[in-house]
Amino acid sequence: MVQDGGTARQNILDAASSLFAERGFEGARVDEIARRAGVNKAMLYYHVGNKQALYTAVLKRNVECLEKELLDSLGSQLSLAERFRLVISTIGSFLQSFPDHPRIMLREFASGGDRMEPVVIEGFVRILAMIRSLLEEGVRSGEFRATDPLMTHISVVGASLVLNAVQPLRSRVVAIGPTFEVPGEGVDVGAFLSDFLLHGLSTSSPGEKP
Amino acid sequence: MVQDGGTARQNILDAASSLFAERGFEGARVDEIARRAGVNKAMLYYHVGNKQALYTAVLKRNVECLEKELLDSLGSQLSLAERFRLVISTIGSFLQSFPDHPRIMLREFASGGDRMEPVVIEGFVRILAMIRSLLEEGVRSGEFRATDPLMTHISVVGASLVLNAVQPLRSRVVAIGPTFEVPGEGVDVGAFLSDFLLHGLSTSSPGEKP
DNA sequence: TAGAATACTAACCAACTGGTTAAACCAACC
DNA sequence: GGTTGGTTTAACCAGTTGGTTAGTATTCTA
Repeated sequence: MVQDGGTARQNILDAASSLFAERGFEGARVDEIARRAGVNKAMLYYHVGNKQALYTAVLKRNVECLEKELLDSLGSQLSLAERFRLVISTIGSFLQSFPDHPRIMLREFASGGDRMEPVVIEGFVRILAMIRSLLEEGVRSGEFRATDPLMTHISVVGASLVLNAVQPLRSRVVAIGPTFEVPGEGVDVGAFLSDFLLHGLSTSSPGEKP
Repeated sequence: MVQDGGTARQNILDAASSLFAERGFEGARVDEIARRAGVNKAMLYYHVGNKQALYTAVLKRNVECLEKELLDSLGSQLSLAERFRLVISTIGSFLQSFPDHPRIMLREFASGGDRMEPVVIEGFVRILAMIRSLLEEGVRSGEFRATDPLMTHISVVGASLVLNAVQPLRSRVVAIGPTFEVPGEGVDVGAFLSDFLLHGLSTSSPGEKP
């Protein structure tokens, strides 16, 4: 029997996604994924396959979604800086609608991409290439400093992922050491980050906020 | 019988650290930690305690070490920018001598700090406070833009952690999509990052490399 | 050197894990 | 009404896991 809100397969992927984010690949229990999806465990193996296939399916879905949204953003006829902001905010809103994704990716980075199958890596490589060409365009036009594009990209991704993933940890930090006030719940990570990065990349005089 | 290179406890912590980094808390098997430490499993429980205590011990050791090194760096009588660079490079060299640490921390961020006990969090809060006061000093003196200190800190940490942790993944990415050449093995992450960040923070005209 | 404290080991265990299976359900089509 | 094909289930299984135990060796100390 198909559960509320989608096909059995979708429910399974949703449940798997949140559990992989919470506990990691090893920590997530197949039984619990099935239970949370409102599905018998055997159904899960019937519809998706084993644990690894489940993991790959979750990642593939996320990457394909991000890629689609980025292609839209990059197709626009805007100035470089505007497109850059748009890309950052696209990534930002993606990470907010897929809050499991940054957490899964952080773990993946930590383990050296052990569990990432080629299908998934290929998707990431395409996304990487998009942003790389954006950075290179900026360097050619003289708007951006000539930084190592891969390092820059990784920095941006790292900052985004951690900024997004770290949200739940903040309250615990604040609880222990009230050295830091909590910024308002709805802190605009994207706006912060694109300001932060543009100031870091720009060769034009800072001080003015574009 | 104490193993080569240190006390049994140290060997156990070393083995645990590398396995927690490789596989995460759930993925790391106590038997393998013991085997890699050259120690009987019961010895591990005798010397350190259960798996959670082992994990806490590893993190505590790392944090205490970083804190000590940062205190040295911040005690120096240098200009703000120089101290900032020194702090970044201190963190950089710490992350290189404790390559397990960024990987463990990324997982910890991903899981919302589930496994981090107060002793450990307190250490991080102290470190956070140090760097926060450095940023605030910069804002007061007019050298740094007034950014949200916690967000800035998290960005810096995120970028550092991911830059360091992602090293092994790079080769796989390059193998699949040769869009990116591998930067020379010994890329100076610290130098890259402090340039990147100072340009992002500075209100003085960029272009000149301080 | 007696004996107490510490350091160490092999073997064991109950609980759990990913994965399978054989049988049942159920709509649609003949 | 029967049968076919996709879907669903409870029960099961072999291998693994964190943790323990009962007993042995080594070192310290009085």
